[in-house]
Amino acid sequence: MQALSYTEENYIKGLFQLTIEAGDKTEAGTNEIASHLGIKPASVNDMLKKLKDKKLIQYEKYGKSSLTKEGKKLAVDIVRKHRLWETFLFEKLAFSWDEVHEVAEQLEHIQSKKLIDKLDQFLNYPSADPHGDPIPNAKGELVIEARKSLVSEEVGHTCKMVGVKDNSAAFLQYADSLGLAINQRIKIKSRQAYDDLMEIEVKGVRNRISPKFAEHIIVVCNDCNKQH
Amino acid sequence: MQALSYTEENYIKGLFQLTIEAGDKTEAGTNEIASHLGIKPASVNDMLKKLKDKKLIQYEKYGKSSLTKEGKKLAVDIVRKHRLWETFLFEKLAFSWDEVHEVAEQLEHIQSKKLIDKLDQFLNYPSADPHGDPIPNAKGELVIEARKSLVSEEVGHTCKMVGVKDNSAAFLQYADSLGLAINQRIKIKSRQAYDDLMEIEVKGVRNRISPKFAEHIIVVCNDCNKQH
DNA sequence: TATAAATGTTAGGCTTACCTAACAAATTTT
DNA sequence: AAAATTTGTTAGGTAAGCCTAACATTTATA
Repeated sequence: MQALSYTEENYIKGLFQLTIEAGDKTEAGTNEIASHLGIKPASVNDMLKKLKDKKLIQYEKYGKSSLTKEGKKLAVDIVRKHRLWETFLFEKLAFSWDEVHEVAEQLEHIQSKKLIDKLDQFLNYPSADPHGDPIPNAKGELVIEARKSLVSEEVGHTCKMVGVKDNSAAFLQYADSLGLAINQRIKIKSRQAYDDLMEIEVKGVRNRISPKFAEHIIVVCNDCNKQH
Repeated sequence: MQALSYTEENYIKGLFQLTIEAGDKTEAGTNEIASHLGIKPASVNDMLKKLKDKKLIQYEKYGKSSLTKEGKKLAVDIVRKHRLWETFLFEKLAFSWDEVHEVAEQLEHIQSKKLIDKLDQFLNYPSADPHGDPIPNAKGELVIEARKSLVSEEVGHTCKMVGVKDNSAAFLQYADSLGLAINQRIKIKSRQAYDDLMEIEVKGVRNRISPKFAEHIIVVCNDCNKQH
């Protein structure tokens, strides 16, 4: 299996994002892919045929497209590279949370298995990138994100908010004032044994929250599934 | 000044290597550039016209080519990136001396000033890459390499061998047995105050040498000119 | 179900960066 | 200085990836 071009990699990654990663569907239309990548549908059409010939996607004329097993493997590998680089930029080079993506878009295309494996080791096999998105391991496995309440999260772990259990305005406004939102990354800094207050860090800002409040925040945590 | 394409960068870098860096001439011919880059002369010709239009090189029909001030600036910047990445791979990711080049060839094209400046900082502003070649600073200045005898080198510094003062077979065989050769990188590990014996590291192997021997090894040292 | 709207495809063009083959100029060699 | 060799250029072609404009198909709506 010969290496993909920079462009082919972007198509494969885009299709992955629109299907498997979005979670809600398994295939994507030509126009949808086009607008996702910022390319005209006619150009996408050409590429879909090419990727079909390479057996990386399933595609029939006037139909929707989905990744084959092979295509998915390649896509996961690109996502792995992207997220490892984001983690490197954030943790080692002190890039801010919102600056990492753009540079990682370029770095994800560097071809060197050894580089990525060494980088993974250097970063101590991280389970999530700075946005809280999970990093596939070297075998291409994406650890399943188990939902749990923030209140049961361990000190030191970083989790990602995926929902709430309380929809009252009071609760939501409180959450908002702490910087909490869907997909927001939360780091548990400490837990006071006396009254169970948790100290959390959100976008670099620390706050202490009650177990009653934490109980109603639903999170997923990759640190909990860490392999290393 | 808009960014160059991956290919344009390689031409500019190649011309830099053939002229300024080789040191012995200021311009290069079309065929010479072609064989250096592994591209046919006809293709090189096309690109030379293009780079001339962009005012990055000086070129006249049937003449030789050289970098303009602008072109040189860009070339130095690419060399800087290449060598910083090599240093990163070698020092942080434990790549071996001979593996770094290939990967750095890809990494040198990543476009992000911030990335390079942060990387430079992360590596503590190194003055030379793992091959002992000097790394231009953020201003694009290449520190001049002053020749001196190995015996006068400071502990902790890394220098590069550029010549000898003794051409006897006995001396040369001794040098060879220590792994010393032209362009070989030498790190000074310690100096014994009692008898002035120096401990040096060459290709990971340590040896102690006499001042009499060290006196006859000529080196250049970038650490001696370090700005930071 | 007929029509309108949305979606997808084809044909033909463009640019970049490469190629080969033929030709032109400059440099060496005799 | 003429011939041979090396070096450099031009013309025309190819592949990847993009585009627009026109056309075909599918889906939604009246």
